[in-house]
Amino acid sequence: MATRPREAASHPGGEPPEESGRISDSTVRRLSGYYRVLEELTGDGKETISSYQLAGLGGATPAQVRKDLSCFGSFGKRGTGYNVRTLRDEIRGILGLNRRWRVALVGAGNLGSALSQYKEFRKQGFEIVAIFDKSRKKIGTVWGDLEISSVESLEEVCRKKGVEIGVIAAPASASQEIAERMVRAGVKGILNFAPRKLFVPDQVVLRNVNMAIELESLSFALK
Amino acid sequence: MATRPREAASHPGGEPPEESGRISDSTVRRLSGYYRVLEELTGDGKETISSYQLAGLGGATPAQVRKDLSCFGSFGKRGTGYNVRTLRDEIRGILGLNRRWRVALVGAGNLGSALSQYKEFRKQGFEIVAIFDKSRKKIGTVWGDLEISSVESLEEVCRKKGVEIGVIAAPASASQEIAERMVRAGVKGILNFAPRKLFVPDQVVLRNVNMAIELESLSFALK
DNA sequence: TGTTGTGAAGGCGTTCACAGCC
DNA sequence: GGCTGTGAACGCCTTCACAACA
Repeated sequence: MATRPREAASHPGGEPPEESGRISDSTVRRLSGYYRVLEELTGDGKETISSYQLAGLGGATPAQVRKDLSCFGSFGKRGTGYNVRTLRDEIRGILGLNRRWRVALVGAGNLGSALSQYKEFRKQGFEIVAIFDKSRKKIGTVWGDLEISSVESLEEVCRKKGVEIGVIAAPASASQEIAERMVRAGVKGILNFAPRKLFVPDQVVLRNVNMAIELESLSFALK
Repeated sequence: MATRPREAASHPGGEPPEESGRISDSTVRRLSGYYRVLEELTGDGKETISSYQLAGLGGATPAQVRKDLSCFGSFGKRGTGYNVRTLRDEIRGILGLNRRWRVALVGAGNLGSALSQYKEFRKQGFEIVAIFDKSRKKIGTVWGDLEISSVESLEEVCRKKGVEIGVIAAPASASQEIAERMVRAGVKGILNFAPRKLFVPDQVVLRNVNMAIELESLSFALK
């Protein structure tokens, strides 16, 4: 009963040809893949790309590429394809990557350490502005230019710093309580690395990165 | 330790009603979730559970729970529900978690370090038996009880140690080449943490853990 | 000619609803 | 009465196929 399908966020004055119907999760995830391909191609100086080429590089089909993009507008030229740089910028806008997101990281263990040093993170506009942990030994120590705070102060600090996204890199046993603290702190989205199903109010967006599931599905397929 | 070669555990008497049609990926992923819930409940000493309760804890619907399980047999008792311990063991078998998997980790950076220290990994039967890196500075150093090898020796070492699963925790730019080395080394499954689409032969199973996609889909939903 | 954008068809997974059993 | 197991209905996503257009 908890995490049921979400309400569509109605678009009042929205962008010109944007967001007609509801966008499927698969479409968004593929856009993310196209975006990465296009970023690389702009670096290589490529000018235009067809749906066939983009599909080949992104592991999709040409029809799917065109369908995905058509949800948001008409970015291509018939007979030619898409302009690499323009399309990249369009998708960046669609994904909401042309702005900064203030992120709080909870859990200063091995995974938290890896995340806090992950350069790509900040490059895409996700800026870690607070780190929390439960352990007395870690609270007060400095990672990069941030001092690790007590998880007890999560609500206060997140509100003060205007945190919008929370990342949970703590043990599963603590994850639900952390999520609830984040919700109370006004966080709008949560990225959960703990291998446990979390329950949050409908207006809070939740995404999971669950290595255990992937490993187990790998194991299943190999059996 | 079970140093059993790549012999498929042939089912002599075989389970009665197993694996009829093809199992969807979503089903396997949900099974993985049920499994984690059941593991915890056995710890709590719970005896039986209904599809309604399991659905509530696992973020699914009762009908889905029953459908998922029915792909593999009839594990419940009408009027009562499922025996927690029995169901857990059944799912463990289905997912292939009642055996050891020999794993090679490539990339001894922050993420690789976090993975190599992740206890849950080994607990589910995934044993890291080799670690590789490209950097001269890291090759030869010791992590836990494993010495980091040169990625140049990947094929040789993986074959010698009978590695079945490869984990890629290296930069995206190196990921495709590493995947190809793994394929040449006879690895049967690959878990890829690099944010790039990999291309491998059909007989090699590939799963991805892509934090970038999750973050970007989060960003999209919040926009 | 080459490629996009899109309605229509098809395939697949989820949900429903109820028969079958405890 | 309660709950499972499952065929059938439903709805969504993918694929097809072609008109529109540079």
